Amino acid sequence: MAIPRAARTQRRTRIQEAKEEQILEAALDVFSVSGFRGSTIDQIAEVAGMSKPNLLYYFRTKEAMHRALIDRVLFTWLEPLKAFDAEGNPESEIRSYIRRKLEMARDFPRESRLFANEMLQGAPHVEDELKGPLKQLVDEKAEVIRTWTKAGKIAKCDPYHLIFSIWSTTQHYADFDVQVRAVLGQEHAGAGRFEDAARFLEQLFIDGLKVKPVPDAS
Amino acid sequence: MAIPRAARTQRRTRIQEAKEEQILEAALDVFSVSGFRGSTIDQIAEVAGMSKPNLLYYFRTKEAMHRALIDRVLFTWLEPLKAFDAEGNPESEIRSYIRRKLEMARDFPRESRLFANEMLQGAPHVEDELKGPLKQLVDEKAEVIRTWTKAGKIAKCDPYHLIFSIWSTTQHYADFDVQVRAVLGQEHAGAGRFEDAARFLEQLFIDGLKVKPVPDAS
DNA sequence: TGTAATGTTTACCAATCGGTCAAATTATCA
DNA sequence: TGATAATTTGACCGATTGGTAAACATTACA
Repeated sequence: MAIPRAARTQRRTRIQEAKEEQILEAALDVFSVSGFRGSTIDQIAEVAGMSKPNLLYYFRTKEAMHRALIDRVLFTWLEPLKAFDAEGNPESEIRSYIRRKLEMARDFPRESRLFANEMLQGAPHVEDELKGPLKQLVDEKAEVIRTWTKAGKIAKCDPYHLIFSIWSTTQHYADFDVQVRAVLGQEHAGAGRFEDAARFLEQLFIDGLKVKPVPDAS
Repeated sequence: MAIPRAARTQRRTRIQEAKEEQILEAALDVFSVSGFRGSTIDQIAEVAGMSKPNLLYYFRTKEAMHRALIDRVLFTWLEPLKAFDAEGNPESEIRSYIRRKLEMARDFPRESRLFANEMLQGAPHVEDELKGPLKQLVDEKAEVIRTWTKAGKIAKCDPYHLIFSIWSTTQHYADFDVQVRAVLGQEHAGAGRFEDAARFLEQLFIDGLKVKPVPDAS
């Protein structure tokens, strides 16, 4: 008799790992486009090339699939921000953060859309992670930025809104990809649009955060 | 006998107008959170306080509701960009554009989310509008910005990505509201967050677009 | 007032939804 | 090999989906 997945022993066989991978890959395809409510197990099953009951053998509910997917993606998604180094040069730190986030928007657009969908729906499945680990990480990095401003290395600014603006501008190229392509038109919507975006955003954030000459310095 | 809505004469009674308004208001509530696929007519009917067949008397299908909603919202949504004036002062034009977009994110977050949902799903219902009227409007305003850069009024930059970045940063406060609130925490997530955002974004874009001193001017 | 058009609702439909079950198939290994 | 456990599937369930039909209620107006 088949053992329900949740009660299984901790050790997972290769085939289990492969199948779960296969399912989550398909689930990412579907959830990232239609959101949780708009996605169906049948859709995921078809993309995964498996029967619906077979999916439900590995993940007992649709929510379990979504949850597993979010958990896995959340970790890697926050990696770039963790790399933010207090000891580094602010300018190059910000520059490389923008670069990395843009690369992720280019290489992992589905992951970006998965989160965007979740946020739009009010984050019913990840609100705890937002208020917990995410807030903690951002608080920490905001403090780093604040030391930079206090040391006069970058212009005085709200560190939280700085982070928000980097998030939004970079993820925009994943989440609003259709719009970006449509507006740029066929001639400029090629692969080069990420390079163009990188150039613009680096200029914007680097120059926008340069310390301004004080009217009266003495 | 009831006449199907599509075949009705052009003149709409007050009650028709009121009911359609009431339905679209409810539809905005639902579609903006769950997207097209994730929303149900029953949900909209409940929010609107009407029976499902009654909704379908005014809009024959779920798609008709969505389409009517998009059409109505799209117009007002693009208003701020239209106000972009070539004759005006670039700095104040950009500043007030950011202000207006932020006000819209604050006052009409559902409209913002409705579009965001549509974009995430690949804009299956509005792709024509994107490639047509939207692209045309952005092209026009990009040309305005280009004249500013050529006149040396603002730093040289890609006008399209400038517009994208203003869109993304401002709409972020509507679309990712949950995340913003969670990260800011209870103490800073009050109504003041829009003022903080405005201050930061104005600084970022104004300073980031200031003409830089050329190393060798002569 | 009467009557025809407009508006609303109850009951219902076929299709699809998330999920279960038991039988069938395949892998594991003594 | 055989037997046991793991995996896969077709058939199916009740609930929900988008949408319809027709009876009923209300309004507009001559």
